[in-house]
Amino acid sequence: MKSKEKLQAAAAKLFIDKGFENTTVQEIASLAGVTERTFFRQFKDKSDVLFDTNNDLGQGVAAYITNNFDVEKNPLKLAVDGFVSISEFFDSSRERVLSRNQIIQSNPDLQERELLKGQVLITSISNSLSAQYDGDLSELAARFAVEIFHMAYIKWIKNAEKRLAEQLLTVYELYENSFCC
Amino acid sequence: MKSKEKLQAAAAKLFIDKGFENTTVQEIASLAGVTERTFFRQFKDKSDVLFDTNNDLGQGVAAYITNNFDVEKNPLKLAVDGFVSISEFFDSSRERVLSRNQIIQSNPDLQERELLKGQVLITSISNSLSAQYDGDLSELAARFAVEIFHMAYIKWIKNAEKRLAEQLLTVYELYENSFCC
DNA sequence: TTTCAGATGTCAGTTTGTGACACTGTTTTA
DNA sequence: TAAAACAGTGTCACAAACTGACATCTGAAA
Repeated sequence: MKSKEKLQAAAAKLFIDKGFENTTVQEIASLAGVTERTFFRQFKDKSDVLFDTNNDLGQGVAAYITNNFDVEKNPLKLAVDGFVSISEFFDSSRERVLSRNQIIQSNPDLQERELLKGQVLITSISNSLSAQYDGDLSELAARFAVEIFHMAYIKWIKNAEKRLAEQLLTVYELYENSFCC
Repeated sequence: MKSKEKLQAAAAKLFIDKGFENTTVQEIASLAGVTERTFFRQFKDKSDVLFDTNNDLGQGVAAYITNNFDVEKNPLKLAVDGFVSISEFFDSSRERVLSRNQIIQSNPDLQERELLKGQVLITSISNSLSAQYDGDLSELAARFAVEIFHMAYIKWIKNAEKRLAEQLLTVYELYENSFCC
């Protein structure tokens, strides 16, 4: 086990046990059996340990978009379907997602960082759409799609009964039926 | 001049002169003629000095929404018009907005914080809409409106020729003509 | 085995941010 | 008016987050 993974595991445990703000980098490092200094070599700062994932979401959605392009579909629907295509991941690791979410919601700094991921998401999706559509249109569709995902994600967090894909479609239909002309 | 204002002025000057990361709270405080400790009593952290505004935007847009409710209009259009109603402020202080924007773009932490303001905006707008519309619909409209504003804002930053109101309507029309059904 | 690159430790230092308490001036109230 | 409450600030001591420089280790290639 590499020290990076050990640090992530240690951080996850401590953050859940005592909260993000109440655990020091010192503690994380020593639980992982390394030095504080090596923590900061692996992660750019304390919160970074929670945000390591290299935009898997964005790549997944982007891949779906480039593989399933369909002139008939509007770009927003295409992007939302992209989210649906990766939604199974969330359902299959609900526990982990929930506890991570709980940590993030407990701290404003972490919420900010989480939002930054939204921006990265927008960029990935916008780029993949712009292979087929106008640039501005792609960006707008990407932004709206991410917002639909956000809303669906929040609903999914709060309601254990429905799958994320269902929530995504529910929100999309709300859009279609309401102010879509 | 209260110490809070002195600190803000000092910070603005130093951030522009030497960049955000290269200026210490120490420097800001002594330029303002107060102690570091006083700085932290006025602002919760170093970046807070840039984000003092108490959600004026949100209140402005919300006010427009509650005063101009119109059953005929869809909530998204209403919210976008709300942004149009306060857009003159941006045009009239373009210089200040631009230099502030430059500081923020130079530092990832500040960008994150800026995004958090977007969330606050969503909440204000969503709340004011939900006096007339369904809750989920209001939230979705608020989210989309803020994204339209973001896009228009970026265009406005890049292009000195057009007013913000024009950019807002351009983006809204892009939406209407493209994937609005 | 030797060598060499990459990961880690060590240490000293800067910066951010906080708690506790004392001091000053202003406003309220007895 | 005198006393008491209060708000803003300074001072000091300190924890915690981060960084740079350099030493040391370790594992794999030559």
